[in-house]
Amino acid sequence: MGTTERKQREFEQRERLFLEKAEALIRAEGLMNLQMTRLAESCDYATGTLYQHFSSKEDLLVALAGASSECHVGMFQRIQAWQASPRDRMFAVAVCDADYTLKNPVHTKLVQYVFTQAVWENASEQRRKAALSQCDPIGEVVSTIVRDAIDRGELPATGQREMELALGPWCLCEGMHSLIRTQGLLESCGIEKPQQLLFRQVHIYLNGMDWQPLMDLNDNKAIDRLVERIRAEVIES
Amino acid sequence: MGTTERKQREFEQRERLFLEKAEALIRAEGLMNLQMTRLAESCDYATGTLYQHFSSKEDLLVALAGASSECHVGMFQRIQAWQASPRDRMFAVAVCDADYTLKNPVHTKLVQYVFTQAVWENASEQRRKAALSQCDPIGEVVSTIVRDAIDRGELPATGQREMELALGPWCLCEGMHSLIRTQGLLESCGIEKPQQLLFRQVHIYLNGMDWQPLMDLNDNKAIDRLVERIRAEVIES
DNA sequence: TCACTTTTTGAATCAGATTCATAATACGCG
DNA sequence: CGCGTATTATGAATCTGATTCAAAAAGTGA
Repeated sequence: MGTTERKQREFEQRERLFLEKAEALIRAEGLMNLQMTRLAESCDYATGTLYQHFSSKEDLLVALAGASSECHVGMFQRIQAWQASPRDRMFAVAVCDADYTLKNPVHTKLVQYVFTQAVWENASEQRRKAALSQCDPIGEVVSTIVRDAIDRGELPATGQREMELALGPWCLCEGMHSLIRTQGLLESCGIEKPQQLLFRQVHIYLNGMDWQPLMDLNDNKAIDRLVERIRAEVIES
Repeated sequence: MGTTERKQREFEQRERLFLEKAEALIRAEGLMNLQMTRLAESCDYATGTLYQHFSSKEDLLVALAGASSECHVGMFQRIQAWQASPRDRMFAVAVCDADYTLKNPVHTKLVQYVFTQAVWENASEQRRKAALSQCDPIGEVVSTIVRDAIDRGELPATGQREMELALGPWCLCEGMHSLIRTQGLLESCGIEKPQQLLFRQVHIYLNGMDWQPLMDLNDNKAIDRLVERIRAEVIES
């Protein structure tokens, strides 16, 4: 029946409106100042209508985090198309991720907050699944890189799955971002330029995996050059 | 004047009471169900009294996170006393951290929540500084290990500071824990036994740093044995 | 047009953090 | 002691903001 489909479409469109407006409000007034009533009002709907879409505020935030990962995902997919060795592409994942984090502080902060057990648990099962599956393409990209490397004989096949092999750099990125976000922590440890350190760490790790061609860690410029190249060829293209 | 000191002591004792009771309440009813009024009541004090200690609920949580890191810190200090090579001791840091995380889910969840920008920003400056400095001893332990390794010629001196060199394993641990906490994430990536993977990753990283003696990554049993040894000699001693 | 279903509405409810006027207590002094 | 002053504790009242739900509106089909 056509009517039902139209309704469905309108419902989805309204949901998108809510999410867009929510992001705008967060951007303008901060994550903690988002109010359900005000969000509904500023979309010219009643509070109750908002609750027909999202079972709770947490549910809305999870949906928002999922939706705004889309551009994040897009960046990873550009790595797939990039003409470079698997090792360089794997490194590019870290560079893109760091770049994205730097350029999208609002999204980053939101994701951190949403993945807090406290928030995560208060969202609907459905919403959580959706948010996770929105990240699947990233896993795809990474798995492909690892497979390529093994196929070319540049990475020893240890019998582990692709994602297991890619997990190390992922943990490094995630861990570093998590430390960076903790205001005052790295400063109090006397650590500057954490991002540069992260890039170095990824190379240390890839070397440790014996992922060819190895990077000469004494040649600091080499890493910088590679980062620049990735910025030029993948990020700003 | 003696009176002032006694008052001071009593004040501190009451603060400890609040924190202990808060932890008990969280343990019993969950982090999100902690209520300031109920906490005050269950300590036989008025709500206002509680607010003489903590400027906000967030402030209380940060204080709690800081206080409960004490046993965490204790574990690290036992590593310092452990008779083993710097490399093994560095690895022990990861093992102890993972073990602690596993055994203290309440504390782990609390720390994650507290370090959320949203919470962190709402605590008083003072409280945040205190919480950070309660972790300083951990940095001390780790720095010492790195220094020992360099002094013995087992780790190439690259001119970086100790903490910068130790940051990699730290990021790995932090990142992995953060991924583990995200319910359903690793499952949806088909990753099992993340802890075992983490230990492997730390060795990969230390090998990548060229930290002697290198670990043979094909010998899976070797890592397991070392983990067992650390559990026996450091954790359960 | 009417009876019935679905959706929207937003004021009312509810939860819980925070405040603050008042009461209680402690302190210093004659 | 007793009294005036200063400090601290109290908890009911306030305030913020999420969530609900009875009533109104809109949609649907005959």
